[in-house]
Amino acid sequence: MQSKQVAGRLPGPPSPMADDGDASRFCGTCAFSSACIAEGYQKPELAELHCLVEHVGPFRAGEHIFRTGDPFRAIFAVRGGTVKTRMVDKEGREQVLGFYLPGEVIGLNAIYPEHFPCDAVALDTAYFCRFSFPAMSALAARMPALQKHLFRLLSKELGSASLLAGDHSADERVAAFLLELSGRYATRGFSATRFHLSMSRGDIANYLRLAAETVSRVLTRFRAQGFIQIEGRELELLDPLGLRGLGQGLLPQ
Amino acid sequence: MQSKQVAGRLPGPPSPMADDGDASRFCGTCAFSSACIAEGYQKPELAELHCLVEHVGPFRAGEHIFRTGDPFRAIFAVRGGTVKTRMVDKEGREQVLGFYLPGEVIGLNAIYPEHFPCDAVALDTAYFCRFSFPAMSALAARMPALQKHLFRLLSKELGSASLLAGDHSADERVAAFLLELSGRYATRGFSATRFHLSMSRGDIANYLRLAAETVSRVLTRFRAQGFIQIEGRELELLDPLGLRGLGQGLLPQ
DNA sequence: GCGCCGAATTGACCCTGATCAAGGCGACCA
DNA sequence: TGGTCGCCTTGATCAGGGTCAATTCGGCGC
Repeated sequence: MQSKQVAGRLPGPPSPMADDGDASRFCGTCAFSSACIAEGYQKPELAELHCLVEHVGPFRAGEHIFRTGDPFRAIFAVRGGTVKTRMVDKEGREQVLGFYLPGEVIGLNAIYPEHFPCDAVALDTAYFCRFSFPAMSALAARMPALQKHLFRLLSKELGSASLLAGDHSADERVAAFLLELSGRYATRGFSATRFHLSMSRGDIANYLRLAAETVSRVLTRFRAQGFIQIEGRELELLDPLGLRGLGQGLLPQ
Repeated sequence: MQSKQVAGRLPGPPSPMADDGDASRFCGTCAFSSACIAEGYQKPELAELHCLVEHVGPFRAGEHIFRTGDPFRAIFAVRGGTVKTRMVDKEGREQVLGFYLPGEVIGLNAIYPEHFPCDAVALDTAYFCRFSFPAMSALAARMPALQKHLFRLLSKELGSASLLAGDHSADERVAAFLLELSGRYATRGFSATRFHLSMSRGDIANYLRLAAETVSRVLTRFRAQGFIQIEGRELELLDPLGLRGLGQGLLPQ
């Protein structure tokens, strides 16, 4: 949790942490810097981006990063740890909207209502970069690449929202969920085949709109069928292609 | 379909059409001009916005506005008529992602992948304003209000995507669907209690992840219970509050 | 060590909504 | 006028997954 990590697989520690960054290099896995660097922006622009960022955390498991109704002032990039977003209806039932890994951004759905429409809760010890949104918008007007990056971020999340839209069997849902997590870890440079599930079975079930018992049963069956190895929350994908066969139609490409 | 219509209820014709606009006033219900005017932009800026817009249509029911895989170059504001977006998986099964009414915008989910990830199909005779997206991005960098408006549009759609996320009963889904349509018609100045369903029962069912038979049964029951009056695709909400009671937890606020 | 508590697993039963099937209604057309 | 085709409705049956309940597991504090 303390040392810098570059792309590549993680041999040991299950809790990935994004590069901590420094004044000039910024966070290596930061959701924004990469886009800017790629576009050839130089120190002055990056410095401006760096000005409006604020490192916050740690948040302990169960702590809120923001709550439903809080006025929207900033978006948060996950620097380390995992977050779930959720809505709680007036009957007190929870609905998990998503899970966010290091390098991913939360709070985008608050731009329009100008208040957070959901809670964000840390699932383990979590750290963030906090970006003032008004400042970021202003900077985006002067940095086309940043504006483009924001548009892309928003559009990307639109796409993933429709992922869960289909009506699919419990097997398909769980398989697609595991593969999607795998892909997102891989994108950030972590192992695609071995990772830790930071969320409980109940959270997974809630997110997939299944009962916790069903998730448990499906995972047990997947293990029996040789698709995965799972012990508690430690997961290994033994046969990603087999899983992909199950999740067909739910995943893109 | 030929005359201009202002806010207020529709006595007769079931197919609402947004204000046609002219060179200086732009489309009255246009998804963008209102934001700009409200922010005090003057003719020159509006003229620029007007330059990058192109009126397209009519599209007949069943015709495609864009198809999955088409390169992304523009977004479309519905000027008149109704559209559904849908994905078709490799087994040929259709998944309806959403319905779009006059004043609403389609294509935002294509920004990130740079290709349209879904089809857009006209449900009745439909007209659009086509906005070149590169041109619009460039203009947004010089017009903060336009940039903000785009951010808000994207964020708003994120919110509505999570609306369907919950697992709810068939009754809740159908009730929430009718109320949501009602609210969107009301926002655009049409009647909130009487409107025409441009989409088939099958499309509604697919969107709500139910069987067409279930939708039919629920609507029949809602009529028997006095919540609605429905004949074919002509709908009247007799007891919106009663429906809201059913849709509780699914709808915001 | 013991005991507690929440998470996870496993089993038994049941309900909602899907599926299959038949029939009605309206639009369109020759 | 009759015929065809799609869409919608209604009925009968069935199964996937929810619910309830009991048990086990693992972590933590004392």
